[in-house]
Amino acid sequence: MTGTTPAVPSRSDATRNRRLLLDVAAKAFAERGVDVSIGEIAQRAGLGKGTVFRHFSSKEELVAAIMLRMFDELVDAGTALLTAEDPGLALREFMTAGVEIYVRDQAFSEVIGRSSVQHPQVRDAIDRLCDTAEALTARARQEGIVRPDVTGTDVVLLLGGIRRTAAPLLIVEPQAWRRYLDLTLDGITTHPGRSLPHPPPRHLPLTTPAPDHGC
Amino acid sequence: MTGTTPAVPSRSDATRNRRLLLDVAAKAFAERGVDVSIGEIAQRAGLGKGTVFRHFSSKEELVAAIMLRMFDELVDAGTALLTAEDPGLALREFMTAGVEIYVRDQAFSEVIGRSSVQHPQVRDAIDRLCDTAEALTARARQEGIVRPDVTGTDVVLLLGGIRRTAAPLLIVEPQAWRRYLDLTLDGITTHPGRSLPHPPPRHLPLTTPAPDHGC
DNA sequence: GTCGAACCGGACCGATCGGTCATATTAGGA
DNA sequence: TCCTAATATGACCGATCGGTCCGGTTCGAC
Repeated sequence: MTGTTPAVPSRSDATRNRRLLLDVAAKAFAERGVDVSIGEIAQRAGLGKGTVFRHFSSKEELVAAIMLRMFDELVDAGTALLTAEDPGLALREFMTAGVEIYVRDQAFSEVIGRSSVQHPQVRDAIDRLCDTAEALTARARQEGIVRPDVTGTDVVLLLGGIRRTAAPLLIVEPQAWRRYLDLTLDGITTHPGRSLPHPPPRHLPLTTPAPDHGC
Repeated sequence: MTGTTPAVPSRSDATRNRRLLLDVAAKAFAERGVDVSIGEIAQRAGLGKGTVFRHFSSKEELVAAIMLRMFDELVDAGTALLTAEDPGLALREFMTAGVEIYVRDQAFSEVIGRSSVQHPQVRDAIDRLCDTAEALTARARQEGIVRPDVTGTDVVLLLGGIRRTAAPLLIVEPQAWRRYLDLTLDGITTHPGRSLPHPPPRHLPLTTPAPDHGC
């Protein structure tokens, strides 16, 4: 299996350029999504296109490197919230942090919204994120705060849905997502006597190489 | 202002090919989204690429022609439901029909999810859809079934969110959207003493030619 | 200072896209 | 049947993309 990145560059200019590329690419992807071309990223970094492919064997590898940082950031935030006193508030803060990342970074939203994710490390990161969300949700479930049939995978999926719901408003109303986050939170809180029609998802099926239903 | 389509073709083969193109393109866009190339559509119709551009002055025009049919379909369904006895059930059926269209047709989901929509007729259709949704929502609001600060534009936006939430599951669980539709319906039902943080959207701001936050 | 390996840059490649145009074909009234 | 205007065609164009490659440059150990 090839496709790996030169682990750690040895020369000083190489390490400098690698960090520069990661920063510039992260900003570009956040602003305009994964469709930003490698050429533009190289240009914005003041480097040549070849240099980008020296540090990252493909565009997917560059995207993955950046996304992994953000996944870890969110997983860490969720893990920290596991020790909070109020499980309901902890879940709310986790979801707030999640939607904030989705709103801030368009590429992140696109990657996690894809029905098939090729890069194995990204798949693992998504699984870890679902596990963290499940741990937080389980606590809130035991307290009777959220419905008994809502899972952590539900929560992760809902983050993307909230972002998408607010998307057409974001240019004019950058905070509109808070409205739909609250609405969603009210939806997943306990509704006595009501159960959801479809069985809850356990894991995200990300291995399918089939046509992409994402958006 | 140019860009209009030859109103109605006069020759028999022209009208036949126009209908054929609309059918083939509708199917292709539904399956794989608006990124399907004109070349492939022409091929699947057994026609030349030039023929497509004879009937539709640009790809956007072809997409709009197909989307308008679907918008009207949904608006008609909503209008019919305005005379239903149970306003709550009517709203549920409207949203069910809406999400079903979003799930069935990937291109429809992409077009309405864009933050900026160029084609004026499509913009009008989206506005009409919001108006219909508002009429249905108003009835349910007056009955006290849905929260007082939920608007028709909210409802339209939520349709896209539900679809996006379920998107990664749809290949494996084609009916998973029903779960999140119910969850959303529970969210917009009356929650005594709770109000939403951000002011409700009145119209969809579709005129911004700025970068696209869609997805 | 010297030298080799690591690194950089940008011309270049093949594929794909939306869209155009000159030419060939055909429908259908006279 | 014939003639012409409407229609169909696909080679072609320019732009853009991810990715390659090789000649020139630079770092840094000695």
